Amino acid sequence: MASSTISGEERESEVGSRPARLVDVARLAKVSRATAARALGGYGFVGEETRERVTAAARSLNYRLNEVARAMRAGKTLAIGVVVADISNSFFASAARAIIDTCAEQGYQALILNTDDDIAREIEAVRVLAEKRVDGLIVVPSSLDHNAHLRGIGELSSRIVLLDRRVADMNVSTVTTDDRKGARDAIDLLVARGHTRIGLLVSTVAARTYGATMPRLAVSTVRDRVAGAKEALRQAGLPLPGAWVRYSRNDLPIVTQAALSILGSEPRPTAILATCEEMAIGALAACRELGLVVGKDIALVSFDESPWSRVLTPAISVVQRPIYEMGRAAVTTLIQQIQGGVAPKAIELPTMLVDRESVFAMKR
Amino acid sequence: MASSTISGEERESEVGSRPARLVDVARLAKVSRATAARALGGYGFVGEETRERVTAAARSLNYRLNEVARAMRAGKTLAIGVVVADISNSFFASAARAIIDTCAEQGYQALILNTDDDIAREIEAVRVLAEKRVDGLIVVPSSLDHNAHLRGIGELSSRIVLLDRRVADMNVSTVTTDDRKGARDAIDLLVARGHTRIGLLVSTVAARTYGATMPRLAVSTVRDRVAGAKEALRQAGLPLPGAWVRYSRNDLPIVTQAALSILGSEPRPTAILATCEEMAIGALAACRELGLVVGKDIALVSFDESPWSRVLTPAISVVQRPIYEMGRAAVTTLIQQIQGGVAPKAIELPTMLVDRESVFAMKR
DNA sequence: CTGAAAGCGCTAACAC
DNA sequence: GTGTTAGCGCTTTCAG
Repeated sequence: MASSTISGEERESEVGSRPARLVDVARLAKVSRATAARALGGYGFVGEETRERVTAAARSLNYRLNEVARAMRAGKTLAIGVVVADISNSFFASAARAIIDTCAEQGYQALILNTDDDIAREIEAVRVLAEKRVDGLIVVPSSLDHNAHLRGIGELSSRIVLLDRRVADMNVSTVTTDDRKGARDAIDLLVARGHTRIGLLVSTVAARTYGATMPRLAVSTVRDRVAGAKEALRQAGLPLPGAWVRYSRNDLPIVTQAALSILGSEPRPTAILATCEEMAIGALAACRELGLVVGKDIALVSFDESPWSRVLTPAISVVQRPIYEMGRAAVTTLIQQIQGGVAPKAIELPTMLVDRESVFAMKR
Repeated sequence: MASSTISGEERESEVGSRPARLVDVARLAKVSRATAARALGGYGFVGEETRERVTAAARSLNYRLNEVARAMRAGKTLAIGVVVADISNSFFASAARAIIDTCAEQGYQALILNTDDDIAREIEAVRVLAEKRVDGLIVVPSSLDHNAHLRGIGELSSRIVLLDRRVADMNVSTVTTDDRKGARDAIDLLVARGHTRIGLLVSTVAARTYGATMPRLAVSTVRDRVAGAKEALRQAGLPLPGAWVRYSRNDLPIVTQAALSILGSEPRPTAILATCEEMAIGALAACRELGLVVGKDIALVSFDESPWSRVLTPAISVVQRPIYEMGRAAVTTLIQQIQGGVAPKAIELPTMLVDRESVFAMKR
């Protein structure tokens, strides 16, 4: 046998046998489990020479700490649960990126589940994560009111951070953005460019298809954006007829129909505020279909930046949100709460309007 | 009341606020832990009436199974580790969506880590997941050759599925797409439309910036796509000068530079094949900068569909890949391997060319 | 059908 | 400094 260059210690490790446990390391190093644990864990007092012997033994056995046993013993899993609508949606994907990385930095793990904004799946997800004994929860709640499942989970109920959306009547940490101001800024820009007929294309999962009135179960983010937009329109003395507002499910064909319905009204708006990337895409699709040129016939502002927004012709004006920071803040807040037992707090991050070519100036 | 003859381990249970354990349920139902476990777990033989008593007790105590203890005892965590480059990238986000959902359906959980295609982070991720004692691993390997970390993890080494990329000299399951054919199809389409000067914008994390030659560490997917493209060009009798090929890091400013460098060559290609969404965006950015109109001055085909591709003007032709199916296949294959101990297998899914407006016909 | 008891692998008192 | 030991909460033989 031409033994490999990887030294003989690989053979001694775990070929065929089960993975080495702490007791195996202890035996090989001729110390007790406690001493081995101390040496490896880097706590307590261990003689220098002993520590080296243990470390060597661990390496030679290819020893790996069993995190399950550690979690069981310690009563902490160093894992947090993340409950989002849909990880393939770019907002949640970016937030997840931040959450996963921040967790990893802090020695935590993220367990992610999707709900598609279905409250039943959300309840189930929370149940599963509670059984997994996660140390905390980051939740994007699908409902403003239906939050009993966030309360009845004992200790965990005080280790929750809500992301992007708030819920009613619950003392819980939240990380959101100033969506009201974001919407106001967007409208203000359109108004400043001379637009007087401005439509709203609003994403809401509470909607089955699309419609002209806000679903009763709309989440806080939607409410805030609509409120901000209406506020700005009112201040500008501009009307907002029902025909120019559509609340749509987050589904391209449906969004496109919703946008077509706005653009088919008489008189037609000259500008549209889309409350998320998918709404913007739907608006684009509708414009294509009607032969309307964005940036010339129709002005468009969208919430949330996408790599595509910048390179389209015309480039799309957007209300940027600090998504990565939101995810990061959610994790750090949560970990503070887990470790320090601090009180829940509400974090609201600013939005930023980026003006590009899709908002043209109306001739007066 | 709940006190009983149950051995001397009758400590001050202080059933105040701590979560109920199995023993609490057992006591309340006046049965042993074993019986309670059988009743709740739905296995073994339990009297009908006993079962009801246990279920009632569990509900009344708001009992939740402790998955950590179960995992420890069973030697299975029902968790799988997922190691991807970047969950915020739309390909990985979609794959993750499929993975998470399929896992959930099967009673598994996904632990996701990002590597940014950094081999050191990949090694660390695998280590952490091995310590967490995941039952299996789905990995998007960042390197073709460097895979020792996938071997030295005992039992886990035989419970790995590689996603989207293969590695050298390792008998491991893979789920990939027929990228070679995808690239061939794309080139064939361009050739059929009369394009004779076709450039390649190739994404590869092995590249620090961008360059004209393939980095030695390029992953299998990149190699396949380039090979397919070259094959098709050769068959068509078309040249591929170095000036028309750029291997670029997956980073918009750099991709843009790479695309500019292709488009700045003399003679300039009339068509570009972009090997992923980010490359397509970079190509678009470069065209914008040069005042070149896609679909008129420059034809573009990209790998991977995006919701934006369809609504751009012009709509972008793409090589679609069944991303959701890839993720799903990875999980089902992995779980088969975990549960059945079946041999590794290679799954290759087909790509599909979708012809849209970005590929115009050259006048001859 | 049900109960008693032996651990899974680790850590943290507490002893020496 | 180092060793002994008692569990964390659960499942699962093996008896009865």
